[in-house]
Amino acid sequence: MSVPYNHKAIEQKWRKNWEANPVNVNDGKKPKYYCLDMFPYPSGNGLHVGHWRGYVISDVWSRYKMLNGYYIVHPMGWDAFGLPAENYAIKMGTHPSKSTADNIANIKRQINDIAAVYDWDMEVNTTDPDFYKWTQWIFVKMFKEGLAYEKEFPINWCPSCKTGLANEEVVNGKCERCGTEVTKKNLRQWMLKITAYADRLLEDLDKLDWPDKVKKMQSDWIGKSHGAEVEFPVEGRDEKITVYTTRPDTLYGATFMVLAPEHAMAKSLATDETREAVEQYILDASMRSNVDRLQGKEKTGVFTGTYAINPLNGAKTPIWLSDYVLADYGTGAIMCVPAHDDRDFEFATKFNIPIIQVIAKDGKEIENMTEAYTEAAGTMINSGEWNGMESAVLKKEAPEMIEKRGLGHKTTNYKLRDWVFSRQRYWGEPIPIIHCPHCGNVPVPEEQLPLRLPDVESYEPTGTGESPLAGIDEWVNTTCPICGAPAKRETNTMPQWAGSSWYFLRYVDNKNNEELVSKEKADKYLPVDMYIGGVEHAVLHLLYSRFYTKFLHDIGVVDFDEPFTKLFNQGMITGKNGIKMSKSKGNVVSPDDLVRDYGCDSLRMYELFVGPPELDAEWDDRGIDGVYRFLNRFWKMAADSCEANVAETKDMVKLRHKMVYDITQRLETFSLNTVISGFMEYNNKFIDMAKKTGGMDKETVETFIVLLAPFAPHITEELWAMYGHETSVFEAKWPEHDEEAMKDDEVEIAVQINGKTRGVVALSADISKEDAIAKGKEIIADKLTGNIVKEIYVPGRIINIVMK
RNA sequence: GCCGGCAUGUCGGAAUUGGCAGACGAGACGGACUCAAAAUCCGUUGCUCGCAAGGGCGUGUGGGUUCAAGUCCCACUGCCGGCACCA
Repeated sequence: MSVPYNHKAIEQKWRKNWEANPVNVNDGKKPKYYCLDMFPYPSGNGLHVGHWRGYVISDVWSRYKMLNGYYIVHPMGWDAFGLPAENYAIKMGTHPSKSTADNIANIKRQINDIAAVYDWDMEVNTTDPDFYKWTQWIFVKMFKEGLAYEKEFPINWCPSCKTGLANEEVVNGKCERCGTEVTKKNLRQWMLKITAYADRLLEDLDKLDWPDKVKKMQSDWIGKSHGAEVEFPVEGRDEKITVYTTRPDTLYGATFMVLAPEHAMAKSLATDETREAVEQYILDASMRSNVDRLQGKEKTGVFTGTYAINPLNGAKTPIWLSDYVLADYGTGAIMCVPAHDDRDFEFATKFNIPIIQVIAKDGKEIENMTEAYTEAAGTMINSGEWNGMESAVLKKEAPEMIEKRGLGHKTTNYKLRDWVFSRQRYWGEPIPIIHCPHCGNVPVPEEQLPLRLPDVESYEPTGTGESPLAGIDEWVNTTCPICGAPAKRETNTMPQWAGSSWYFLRYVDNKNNEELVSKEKADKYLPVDMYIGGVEHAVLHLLYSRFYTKFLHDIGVVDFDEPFTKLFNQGMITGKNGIKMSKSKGNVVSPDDLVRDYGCDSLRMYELFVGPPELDAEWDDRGIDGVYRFLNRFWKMAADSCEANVAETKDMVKLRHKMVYDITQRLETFSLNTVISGFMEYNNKFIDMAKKTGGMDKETVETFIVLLAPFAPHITEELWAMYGHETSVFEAKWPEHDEEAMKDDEVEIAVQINGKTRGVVALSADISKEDAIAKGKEIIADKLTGNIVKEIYVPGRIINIVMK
């Protein structure tokens, strides 16, 4: 009788063993495979079973690649700057550097419970001066290339976090971090010109093996549109207003024009009669928050008293101001075609502006229009020389026609805005810029980096729009690196995304003091082959990282221009009823107790068994018993078979090859939950077979052990040793299947009448159609009572007799 | 409002991409072992009619294509996610 499975003893033993003899060895000959996790920020709450899932997925994948002969680059680090870490420190009344270090220690202990093959020699921490030296270096390079610039304008401001935010950090008008309603605040900001990369960020999506969903979110976020800028002369003045439109085909239907209240000409368009109302409207608009401004409220507006001339037909179109037009998109001014745009229709109806239909719907003009006809499908009407054309064709051709006539030009626009890059907070990388009264903005010389974050007592946000750093005179006051005159340091810090935009490059050369990453190591180990993490960063971290990588490519730091070749988004683990795990909800499941009671191997497998890895899953503790029972049964089967030492039979060999084929295929398609159910199913078959034979043969059990190793590394190492191996199971090779060996002599085939199964017949694989049908009919002879119309035989699949 | 995704037993989910729906697991029920319980092992478990043999129904709803539909097409309903006055 074999010894029962003792997870505690086995896991302790192998943990020690691996520490002494690492299994992932870089011998310089093996090809590399870079499998990366999105690094965590060291939260005070530690890890819950949801975090585990992502790390288990990446570790299983890494170990699978290892067994396929790769050296795995599989690092881990800490995204420790930024709001979450700082807010936690404020709450706990500690200094962020202290609480961050404590949290890292705790999470590192928890991560080690996963028994992943992380290479801790590669560890990075974004708050380490040796790391953020390079975060600052990248900023200086961007500044020198004209991609980092200063600008004062009304930015998104979170009153609770007391800092400015990037567009990407505003979700439904609320702060991505704390959910507070975002307001506008006029602030001097550092900006990164991500828009300069808009086209490449859009086009290169094609190169990526990423989930379609994420690619689509990025392409929607970049929001490229094609259209034309058209110039409308202002009546009675020597001025023109340029509008942007994607529907130049509807130009004859433009019955009014609207400018954003922030438009440069807004005030000057007012006449003596309208001046008061116009100025009041502009003032009111500046006071309204984002949320107010969009939340589906009724449109407001004011007539300036001035008219523009439609350049095509000379029609007088009244110029209005309204806050439904955005100042920072296109030209901040639009031509309005109420017949063919919902918003313009609503506005025109409210203010009694004429509506002219220029595209026929179903071949005719609509009587009593109640809503806009927004399709670009139909024949042009009321459109002068364009009458009779198809609107879909005209839509494409109009920009060039307008350009030829000198009325404007063809152009494209993007929804993507430049990245608001400064934060009025303490816990971030200081922006390495010195403001000199004579030389302007001067970057800190590269050899003086890192510019260290000063250690201070009081680091709480001021809320005034000034960073807490501004209060430290001895830090702020410095001299200009160029002219030596007294100068002041920039006091804003970088956003939390700064370090995470490039950290994956640093792991492979984390101790290099001379370069961000050496050319040699970058060529050898980068880019990332597989990136695993949640979908919540689709337009944040993942877009920023692509931008950074393209920039670093352009200045010659790396040769590739996309950081992550393949991306996998794991689903979230939630509590009961799909409620997100959180301390306040009290539904957080900690992995610590489960590891103690069931072992690491069981929890690893259960994390995958809960459901398809890409979907969210509700956690249910009870289910872990299932995988625990499986491991016990597997242990017993393997240990008993080891003792029994029986010779292989044809059935065993067949089962072995089928198993290799099945498991490998499911792994390759990332169907990790069905890999686990496959293990269970094959284990049941092994146990049934062993009942008759006294055990399974050595090679077949060993094959099972290797297949299971990436999932349950401890138990498989122990059994591998039990089977007499002196080296790690991870030095084994991933088994291959033999097509011939797994073929069945006979296949069970369903016999149907009119698509309904009436019997099952065992047929040899190479039987002829006639014989197959004849045999099938024998089985169901008593039911063949009508006229046979058709007989269908799909080899290996089905026999269907069609009867009348 | 627009754009995606999903819908299968009591529950989590599977289905070789058009070929025996419900694998695997959880739960439940019955049995063996035990003084007893736990653990373990064996069995049953979509609904329904039937004593049984056997039959009917069944993948959100309604229609269609096909010898054959969870899978493809059309319409609809519900849930989830993204974007949200981007002209």
